[in-house]
Amino acid sequence: MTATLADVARRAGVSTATVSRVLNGNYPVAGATRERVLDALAELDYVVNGPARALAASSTDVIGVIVNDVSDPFFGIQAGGLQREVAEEDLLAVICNTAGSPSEELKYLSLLLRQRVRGIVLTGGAREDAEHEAATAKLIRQAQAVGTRVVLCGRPAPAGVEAPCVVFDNEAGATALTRHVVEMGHERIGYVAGPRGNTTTTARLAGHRAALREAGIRRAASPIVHGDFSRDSGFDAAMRLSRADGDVTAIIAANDLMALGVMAALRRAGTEVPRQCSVAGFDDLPSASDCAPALTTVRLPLESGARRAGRIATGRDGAEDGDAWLGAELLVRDSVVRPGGRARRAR
Amino acid sequence: MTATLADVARRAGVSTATVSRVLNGNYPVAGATRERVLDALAELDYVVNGPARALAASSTDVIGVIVNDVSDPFFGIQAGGLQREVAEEDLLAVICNTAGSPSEELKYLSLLLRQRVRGIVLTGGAREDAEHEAATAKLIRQAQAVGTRVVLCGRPAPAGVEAPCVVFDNEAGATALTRHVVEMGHERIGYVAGPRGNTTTTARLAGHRAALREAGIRRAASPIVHGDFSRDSGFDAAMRLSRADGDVTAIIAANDLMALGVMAALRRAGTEVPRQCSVAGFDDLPSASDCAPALTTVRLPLESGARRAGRIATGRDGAEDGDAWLGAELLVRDSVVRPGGRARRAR
DNA sequence: TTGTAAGCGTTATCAC
DNA sequence: GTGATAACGCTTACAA
Repeated sequence: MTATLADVARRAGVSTATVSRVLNGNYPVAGATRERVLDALAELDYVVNGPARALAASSTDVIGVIVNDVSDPFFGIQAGGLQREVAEEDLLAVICNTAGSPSEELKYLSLLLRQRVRGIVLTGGAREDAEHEAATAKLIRQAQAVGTRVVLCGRPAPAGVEAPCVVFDNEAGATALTRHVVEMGHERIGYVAGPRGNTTTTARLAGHRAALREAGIRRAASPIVHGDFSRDSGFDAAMRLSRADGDVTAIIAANDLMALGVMAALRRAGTEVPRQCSVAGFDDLPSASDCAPALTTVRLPLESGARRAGRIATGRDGAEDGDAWLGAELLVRDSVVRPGGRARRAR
Repeated sequence: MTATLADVARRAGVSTATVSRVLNGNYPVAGATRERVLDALAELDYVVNGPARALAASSTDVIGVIVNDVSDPFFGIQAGGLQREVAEEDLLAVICNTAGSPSEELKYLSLLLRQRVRGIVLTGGAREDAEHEAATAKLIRQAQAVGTRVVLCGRPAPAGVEAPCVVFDNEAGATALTRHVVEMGHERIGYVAGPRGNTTTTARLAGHRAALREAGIRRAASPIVHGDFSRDSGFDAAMRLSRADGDVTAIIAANDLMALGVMAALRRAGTEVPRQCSVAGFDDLPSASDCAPALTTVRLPLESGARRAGRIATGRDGAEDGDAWLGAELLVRDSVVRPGGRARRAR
């Protein structure tokens, strides 16, 4: 077994209180005793017992992060940024994959709650469902009651909870993107939306529709199909879209992963991108610049947003200033050109 | 504050021991009392105090995972698989990014050690440095001494440590890949290796060299430069390679990320891939199939390997059967063609 | 089947 | 400055 505080105290000829003091440096200790304790600590290879400390001090060194799936870069980037941020305070990050399942989300929320983590960051869009929202709200309030800081990153706070939010401007980003496609001269534009009943899906779709409306594009000329934000669902969606009435000259996907799937499907079908069909995405994941043609998309400050959320969760940043809005930036690359046109530039 | 076991016990008119029993279901409890306890539990919204339980039972519900960087898909995929695996036992996964820094690795090792996590999985190549190896070994042994299961995934165990390893056959994979490039007729082949002093770099490089040797290719015709496994370092490496003596007709990168960087650099330089220069990668990340031309690479079973490691770390799988070797599979796609040749097939 | 009580290894409040 | 010592909330012999 490992040495305990008592072992160290005995060896150094002091009380456990003193050892605790030199360990935490929160109370004055005489230089000489301090040295002796330090020596004993080293000789015994003492390692603090985290759970014991957590119990006594009623606070842990852990932050919980709830994501859909870390292996999806959209979440991986956020998880990475958050981990790096909290690491600066020597805190640990536990990452939970919900696979988008509301019940998993609740399960992890309570698992984190039981661990008495210092803070919890919920990322990604939330399920738009009153019952689930209420259940989430209850757990969040319970967490807050035991002193856990809860932060929402990329989703609104459920009704009835007061919690800081880091919000990405999905709607404005989507409007800017669709507006760009329209300005390039497209009038028949397919849209691959995210899964139904998801706040992110809703926001991006709303932005898209706003741009269509302002351009006076008829609904019939702008078919919408739903995917689930995965690459494969984008592939399938593109197939459905091309079977739909009236060929579109551009397809906008609600995220880059689906856009990649769309491009693969078009390629497979022998449709040349962007000459015969333009494609656009959303998020600006690293692969968006490595695919060919490079993807026109919308950049979201995922890493810095997550870091911000992390700082709030650790208490480093105050949450009093209300929600943090982070802008989205249109990134014009090579995958969107004028209908029947050529690539914007050679690469 | 939250309700404690004592609160529940009082409410149900039983002792804390009984409540603990129904909670853990490890001792018989009469149906009637059981019901009363369950009711009390629900009425008070009781939530177990993880740290207290961990202290008393001296075991936590957490598994630690050490990676270079979760936002790198190579690690993100492993982290995701591992998290999903341990979730099946209702365990939490704490993810630590070391950014490849040995000192961070040691720091996290002891942070996890202090948390008394159930298991620790170390992923990715290890630093080949005697001093660091010894320090790691010491911490691992210390962890094992407190009952923490340590598993290595994608790296050998440090000298003097007895620990289960999940190993990817990097060397054989690299040999197969270079052999393929050679068989396509290339004789001047550039290689972008990983960072020096890393076990993965060494293994892949060894495999590459073995294939060159068996083909009788001179060292002068096969320049080697080092990157750090990041996309940008691949970009830089390609620039250095093209400035090197004697133009190569193919560039093999030690991982897909660097291969993507190489392709971007070649594109930028106006070199057409694969017609003027073939490119190959390693890992088979999702983006390898979405870039154009699709990348010829080597597939590593990252997800299943990580799950396997997770199962060993949780004690679900025994570790007695020695190291688990996972094969690497050559994936021939479109980025490698005969020198001066055309794409293997249209996509 | 249930209760009592002794830990588990810290932290923190008092005294001294 | 330093030492006792009482929490912290749970598990688990040991009794009953």
